[in-house]
Amino acid sequence: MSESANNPGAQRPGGRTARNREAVLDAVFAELGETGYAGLTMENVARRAGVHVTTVYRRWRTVEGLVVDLLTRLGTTELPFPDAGSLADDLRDFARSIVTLYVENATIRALIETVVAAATKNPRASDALHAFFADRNRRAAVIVEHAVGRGELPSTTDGVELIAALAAPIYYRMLVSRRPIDIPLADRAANATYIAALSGAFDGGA
Amino acid sequence: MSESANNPGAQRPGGRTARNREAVLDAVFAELGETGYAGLTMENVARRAGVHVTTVYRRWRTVEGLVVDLLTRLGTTELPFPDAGSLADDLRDFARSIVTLYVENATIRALIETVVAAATKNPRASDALHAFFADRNRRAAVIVEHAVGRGELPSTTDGVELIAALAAPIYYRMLVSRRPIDIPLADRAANATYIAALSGAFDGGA
DNA sequence: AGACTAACGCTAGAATTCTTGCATTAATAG
DNA sequence: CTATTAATGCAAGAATTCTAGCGTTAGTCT
Repeated sequence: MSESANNPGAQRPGGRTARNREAVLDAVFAELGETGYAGLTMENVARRAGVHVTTVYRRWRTVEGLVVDLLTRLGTTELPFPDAGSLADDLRDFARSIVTLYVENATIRALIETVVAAATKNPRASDALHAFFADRNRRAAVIVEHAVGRGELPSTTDGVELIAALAAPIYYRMLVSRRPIDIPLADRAANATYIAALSGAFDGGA
Repeated sequence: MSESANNPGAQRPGGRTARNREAVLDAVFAELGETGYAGLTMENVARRAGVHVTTVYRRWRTVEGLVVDLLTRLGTTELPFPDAGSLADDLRDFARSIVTLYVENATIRALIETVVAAATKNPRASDALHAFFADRNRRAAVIVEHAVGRGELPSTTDGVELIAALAAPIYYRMLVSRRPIDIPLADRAANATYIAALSGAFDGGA
């Protein structure tokens, strides 16, 4: 008997399986863009993906499983961070880019909103969300590292917390206080974070 | 024929109707505390409230309708805001009180998380959430008004936006980046907001 | 007290969601 | 190329969720 035959956990990453996964996740993405979380049903996704419903149920179990997988796929994409040569400019540009992303890309916004909602009832969604933003903010902290390198900030500055403080008001308004997000909001968050950072408000100690 | 008999829209606020509403909302609250959003089903709520399922369906339609009504009831409760005589202290105390509330009261936390999740797929939940935090932050802005009165801040300071900036990092971590919230987070948010406010970062113009 | 009727309980069943078993297809190993 | 089997499609049905009809209960008005 062969090695792989003894291994029931061995999967089939190639061909049809991978193709179906892409088709299904693309369908989830499209559904989110058109109808949002409300219209995201196993049946709609399956039909749009040209795949049987049982396939979706077997591989992803729930709609939460679908959006978690989609977020994971999105997390692997690279994105550039501003590096204009001054912290104030970089923070403002970054905050604006977040607002612009969610204003112009309703699908991405729906995805984030959906995963945030799913995280309330599903630990896996919660973990995926955590991992996504931990990675994203860690990478965005390069903005802070550049500022530290230029001597604008103390080397003990906690970059991740600074980035979180920058982004927080945008997500707060988008998800909690539920008003439209706009550029003035981004600029205010950037300015406030910048001023606080200069005073050492994000010093991580040590 | 009587006046009320001609008016099919006339409701019956008293007696059984009001009693059942309280019983059902209490049941929603209890379910949220025990099992969170995941265990919040029409049937569980009805059984716990000692009411038939059809009654719950007829009056609230969905679980989102239930949590919206519960949030509305919660919104009417009064709560005190710190007034220690200095803006820095008041902001720190207020931020800490938010963290403490959600750490110690899992039920309230589950309610907020649930309504945030529901707002994604339900416009009425979105409106209710908006109204709740608009009112809450407007009332909390009394902290800023006191500081303005003492001459600590310019009179053009936007109190609601300042309060939002203070609370945002807490909600961001609780709902988006999904890490445990704690007192250091509250203190950092309060300190950063205080410093930024002194520099006029929340000046509303005019 | 008596008339009126909104709100409720109950039942049946419609609709939707999810699972299971089996035959078929297609990726992988030898 | 052939054997093996993971992954899929399909169909039947179990389970859950939601709705509708109807008699009963209990506020409300006179």
